[in-house]
Amino acid sequence: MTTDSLNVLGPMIRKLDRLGDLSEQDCLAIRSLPFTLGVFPANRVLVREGQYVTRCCLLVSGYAARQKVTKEGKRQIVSFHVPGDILDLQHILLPRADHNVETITQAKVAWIAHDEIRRLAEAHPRVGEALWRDTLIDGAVSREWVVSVGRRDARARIAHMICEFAVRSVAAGVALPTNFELPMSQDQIADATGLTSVHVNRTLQLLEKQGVIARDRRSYHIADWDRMRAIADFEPDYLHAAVPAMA
Amino acid sequence: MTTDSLNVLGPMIRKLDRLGDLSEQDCLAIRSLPFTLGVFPANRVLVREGQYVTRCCLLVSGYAARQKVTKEGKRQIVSFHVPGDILDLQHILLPRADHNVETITQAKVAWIAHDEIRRLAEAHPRVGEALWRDTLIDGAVSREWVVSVGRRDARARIAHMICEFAVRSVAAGVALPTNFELPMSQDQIADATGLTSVHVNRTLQLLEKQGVIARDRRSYHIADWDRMRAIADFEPDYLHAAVPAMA
DNA sequence: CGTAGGTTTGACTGATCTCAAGTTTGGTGG
DNA sequence: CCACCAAACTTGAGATCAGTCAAACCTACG
Repeated sequence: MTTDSLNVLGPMIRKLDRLGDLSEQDCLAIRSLPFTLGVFPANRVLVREGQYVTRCCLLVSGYAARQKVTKEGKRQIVSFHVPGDILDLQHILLPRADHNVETITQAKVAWIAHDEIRRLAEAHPRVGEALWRDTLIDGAVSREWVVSVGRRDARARIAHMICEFAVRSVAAGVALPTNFELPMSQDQIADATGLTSVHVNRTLQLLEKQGVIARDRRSYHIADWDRMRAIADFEPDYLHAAVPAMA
Repeated sequence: MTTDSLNVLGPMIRKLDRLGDLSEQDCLAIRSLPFTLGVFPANRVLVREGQYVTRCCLLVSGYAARQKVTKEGKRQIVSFHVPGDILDLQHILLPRADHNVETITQAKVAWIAHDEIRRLAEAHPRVGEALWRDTLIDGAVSREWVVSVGRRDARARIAHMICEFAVRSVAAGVALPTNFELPMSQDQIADATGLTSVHVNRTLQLLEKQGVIARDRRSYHIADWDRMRAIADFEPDYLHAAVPAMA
């Protein structure tokens, strides 16, 4: 028995099982992965751009984001993450980090050596397939972000980001379909959507005034999911999240 | 001997060898892949969003792009492709297309069944690894596009797109570092960068007036690569293209 | 209760868009 | 070889969405 007593790897197993329909043996194999646990405060860099990494970073609890910074010092967040996400699976084959990985809230993180994951993937092909599928979905999410930032106006962009985060939070088992935390600051929403925090603030107020969302601090309630989806031009298929209530 | 007499798979082998350092056997195995050849005119849809596909689409010659269309009918190009690129490797594990694949110019395409590629990857792990690495680079490119569209101004965005396309063209062996074709229309550049074609036109003229590029129709010459890179905030590492002259 | 980070508001600016009219280019048929 | 046409490119003028700057207001936390 490893330190898995607190079910550290549970969120990842839940996710991979959804992506790959794993066997009992597959799940046991995952559960016996060796890892190192860490707890980090909010806004802590876990992996820095340029670093050569030899282990993956599994988000056990809390929230995280990946981001790049332009030469002019502008920040762009390229993805948000919920518990169960492996934050940098791509580093197994591309070991030089091309972006930063940072916590958004306090977060519990399990470090897993690349070699261990490779071994697991070879011994358990369905797990390997689920892991690869996960990286491909990551790519699909990036493409959808390109579309949002490139061709949607501020209201649709922010609505889309909220819809995506809501579905992923529900899939990860940390939220209900209409009630969830958006753990990031408005500054971070701005950096994810390519806007300024001032405009994010005004647009969130607009969505509120139009009656599609309600907020209290960083707790969000979606008052009208169908209208929200229409505003966001949100089609959740690309997430492969299996949340029928939100499809 | 297959119909490979015209060396149809050559561009892909060149690319995978660069990504995976393949053995003689690996290359031979790729070369014996069965495929179906097709030639398509410019602006032809090869794969349509929503389709369930069972084969991959290898670009042998010519240029292609992948794109999504918003509910409001706005188009966003999410990637451009050069000879040797497999246009939809992700469909092996996510068989429902979440975007369109279209030709930009007349293009020669080899269709390869997913099952054949799976078999190849299992029998030749280094080939499999190179293929996966390719999908991960595709993800890295998407992230870089998010940064461009989200946080760079029109001039940097267009310059970045040109730099990326130049490096990839050189790596594919269809261009020299400072002289290459940009086969897409200004409309398509606009749809890739999240701008309008009017603004793309003005910005290309600006880059010309500033002496960093020269154009004749769709032939481009980069007059000052260092300045171009600086304007674009372009760091080619993420492409893993191994073009030292442009690094 | 003081402080820092986050949120909200107001007034003004500006990069990019929109619309609309030319101009050039490349292909096609007579 | 030329006339014609459609698509692509270019230019101009005015409109707008989102940005900038700056101040005020919360609110969590020490």
